[in-house]
Amino acid sequence: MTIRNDELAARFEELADLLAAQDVEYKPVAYRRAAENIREHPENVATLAQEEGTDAVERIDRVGEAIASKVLEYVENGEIDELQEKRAELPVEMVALTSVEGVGPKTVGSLYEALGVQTLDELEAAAKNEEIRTVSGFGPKTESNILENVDFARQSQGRQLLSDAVPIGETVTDYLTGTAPVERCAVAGSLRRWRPTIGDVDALVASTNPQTVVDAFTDWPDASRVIEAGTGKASVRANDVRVDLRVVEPAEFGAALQYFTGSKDHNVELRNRAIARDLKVNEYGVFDVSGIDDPDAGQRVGDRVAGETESGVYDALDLPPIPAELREGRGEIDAAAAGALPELLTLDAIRGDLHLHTEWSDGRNSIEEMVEAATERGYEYVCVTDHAEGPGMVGGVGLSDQQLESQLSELRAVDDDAEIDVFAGVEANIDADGRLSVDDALLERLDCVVASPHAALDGDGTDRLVTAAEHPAVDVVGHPTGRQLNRRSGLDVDVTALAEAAAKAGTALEINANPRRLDLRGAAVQAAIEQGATVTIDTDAHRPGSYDYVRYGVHTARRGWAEPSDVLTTWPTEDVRAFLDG
DNA sequence: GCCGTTTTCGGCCCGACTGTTTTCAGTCG
Repeated sequence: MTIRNDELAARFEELADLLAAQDVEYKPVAYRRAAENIREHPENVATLAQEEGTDAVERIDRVGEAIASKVLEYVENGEIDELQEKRAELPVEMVALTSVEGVGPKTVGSLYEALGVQTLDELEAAAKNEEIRTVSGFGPKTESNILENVDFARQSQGRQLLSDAVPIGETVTDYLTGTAPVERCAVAGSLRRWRPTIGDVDALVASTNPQTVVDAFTDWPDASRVIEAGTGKASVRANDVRVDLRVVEPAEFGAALQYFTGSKDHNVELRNRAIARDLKVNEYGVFDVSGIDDPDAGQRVGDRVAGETESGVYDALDLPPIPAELREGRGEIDAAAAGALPELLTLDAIRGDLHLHTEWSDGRNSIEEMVEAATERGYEYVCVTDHAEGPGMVGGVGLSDQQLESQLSELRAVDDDAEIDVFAGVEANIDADGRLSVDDALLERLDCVVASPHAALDGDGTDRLVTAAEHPAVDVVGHPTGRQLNRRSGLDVDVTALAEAAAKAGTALEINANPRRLDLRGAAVQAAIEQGATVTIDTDAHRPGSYDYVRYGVHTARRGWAEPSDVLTTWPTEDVRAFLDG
């Protein structure tokens, strides 16, 4: 059983919090940064440690000797000594407690010292019994806030899906634009970067009358509770999502948009680049601080050289504008400086869809209806890929070889009448050993075979996916990890190895655009493209409306630095046909 | 604990809001 990167990252984050609770300086942030990079690393870090040793682990940014050896320790012993010691010193449910709004590691430390609070239930009880207010540094207000937020922490497990947050972002920006004195309004944060899951929605407004905007925001009918409200900043809860508003001067909008879009790693790198140039970047602008004795004396020290537009901020640092999806601290600033940013694909480049379902399996509509809807969207082709029977299919879903034969005949007939090209395909199931449950001779007669894992979705899946990718009849590996966001983490996959095999075999790796999946994710797409693999953006639509998911796939591809030529579904139909035949 | 446009030691991004401790710490982004 492989140890997932998530799991390793969680251990180091816990250690970071335990150290922070004990007032240790700098180490907590070092552990958190390392944890973040371990989580995002495209290969399995535990396997890396086991097979190539700590040197290989140290090549991960922000991971040094000490953390690399702790990785190995965890892989070998299942525990980290230092973490065990810290847990013994501060035996609390750190993750659960710090998930309460307003409660951080220091608060956890103080409440444990004073009241012995270890769990969420004990925290709630201490608040109810008015014990928290007796602790130095805490008062009745803090106590009632904790009480109010404990419930929310229990309910809101994890983050919101991108597709849930996008409409909230659109609604709040429309509302503010329509009701308040707003000059410019945009969403920022992870939503603007199109991360698969969203912690909160960030709205940014340019206005000369911030108080009115804040008032309008706290009066927003969708807001169920006001978390905080100041003169230029406020937070509310809407549809169980935290929505943050920031109001800035119009002249500072670009700097603020850059700043609040993040990511944190990207911004830290950008600021360091600024310091090297005697500049200072903050949410108010870019300032020339050469010859200034104390650049930290205030927010707007020095001569402002940029701030009204976001591109101006980058320009002041000798950089071209960097698309928001790339701002994850994965080398985009170096690439920008070298003039080597990718020419990212856009939604209008998509010409078709190679993965969709009809009522033949678990879709809602007929073949004709799905083809008609694709035609209306302006697609040049679609490929119908209903489920084959096999491992992972339940409740009678999935076609036998005989049924696939019948569907093939019908698909040929529909193709003859349709305005667009209709490819005949199947979504076959990859079993635990990498085999498919459909007859090889039948697979060869289909235009496109999508092979996807639907069962045994834990542990390392690299070998079985490589086997499937190398199958001569397979054209696409569908939703390779099988993850479902906020539900299951799916297979552990060495994407580099899979992509290498896929590139050699002429098999495409799917970006499944269903917002519950977004599989492959951006970092994996980037790794796949580096190996020369072709990716394909498919919606896995089960009804016509789901074709709209394609935009989530496009933004995921952009997060993976994909150019149009990397993405099969942007190619002309003849080239797609040649790829599928090859 | 990590790292290098201050380069193997001495620093580590920056600011708003809240509550409480009357000058600031903690949290969050």
